[in-house]
Amino acid sequence: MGRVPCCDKVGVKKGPWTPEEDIILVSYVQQHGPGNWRALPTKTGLSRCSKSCRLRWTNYLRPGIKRGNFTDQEEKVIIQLQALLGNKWAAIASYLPERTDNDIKNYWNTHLKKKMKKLDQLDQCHGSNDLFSLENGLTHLSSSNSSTSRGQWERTLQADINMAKKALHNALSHENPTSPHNYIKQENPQVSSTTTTYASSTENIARLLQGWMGSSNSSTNNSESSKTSSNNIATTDSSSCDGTPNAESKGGMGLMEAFESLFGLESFESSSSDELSQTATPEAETEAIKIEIKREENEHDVEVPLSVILENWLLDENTLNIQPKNDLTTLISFDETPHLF
DNA sequence: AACTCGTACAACCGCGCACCG
DNA sequence: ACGGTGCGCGGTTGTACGAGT
Repeated sequence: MGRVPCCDKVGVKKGPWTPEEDIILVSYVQQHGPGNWRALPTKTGLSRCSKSCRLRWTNYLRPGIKRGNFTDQEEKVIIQLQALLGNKWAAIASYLPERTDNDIKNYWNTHLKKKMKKLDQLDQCHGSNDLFSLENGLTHLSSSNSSTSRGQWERTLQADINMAKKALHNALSHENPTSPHNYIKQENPQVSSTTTTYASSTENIARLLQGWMGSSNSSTNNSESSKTSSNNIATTDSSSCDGTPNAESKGGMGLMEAFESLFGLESFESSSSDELSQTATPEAETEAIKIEIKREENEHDVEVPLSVILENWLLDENTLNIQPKNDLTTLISFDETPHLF
């Protein structure tokens, strides 16, 4: 039973968008609003897949999109959220409303992944530091005794999360002279030339959009700096202490994987109470967890949105105090996409 | 100048989910 | 309950560009 293709493969144009196509797309959205992408190609005569149109709009033409270099703050938020949520780019993007999930994903894959790798190497080289203590906390967290009661387990988990948060906070602290992140901070800006490809320059469309955006103050001068400086990456000698390039493979579970596995649902399932692990399939377990979470929320009649927790955590670096129990249950329910702004 | 290689990023693809009739 | 449709998401690919040789 094959899936129906979103559009006819025959006659559908692929590749970079032209200014003309962008104008057509923008004027259509201007008239009809975003949505009904299926009908867009036929109504506008664009030889593009509806999906492609939606992607083009959401990632590049939509008003309020910020292009160009990621700030330190943005970078930090991405790192923290990635550690917490994993590759949930859409969820991460909801905390950076001016950035698209695609943008963040690309930035992670091309810049931050390498940085984290380097940090791992540095960690291997220099031994104990904040990252080490973080991983210690995570190890502790992951080895939570499955036989403990749910309440005990949650308290332990909450304490572990706070410990991990604290360690992560220290690890990411710019003030900390021993933090490997100081290597990241050593910026070596090198303005590369503006790309000549149309697709990477939003200036044309920004100009186009200005006519109808009205209040939008999206950056229209970003095309000058739209090429992110690849030299944001640490310029320190990347060779590992023992000469082997791949320290990550030696170090066992990486920091990110550790976080992912610990905060992801799978690990929640594996270390959750007996009551929860009685269900047969992983899907059923996940469902059971969700039901359990919902039940607890109803019991307490207090719903603390994930967005609030993360907002507090991310934006107020000094808050490392213990969160209410409900935070934990909400934290695990990733289904809820936060919208802060 | 020509070629190779690495990087950055735009775009595509396949899957899953929600909604609706 | 079920199938069709539309949309969103995450992973992957394609390609332009700059640096190095």
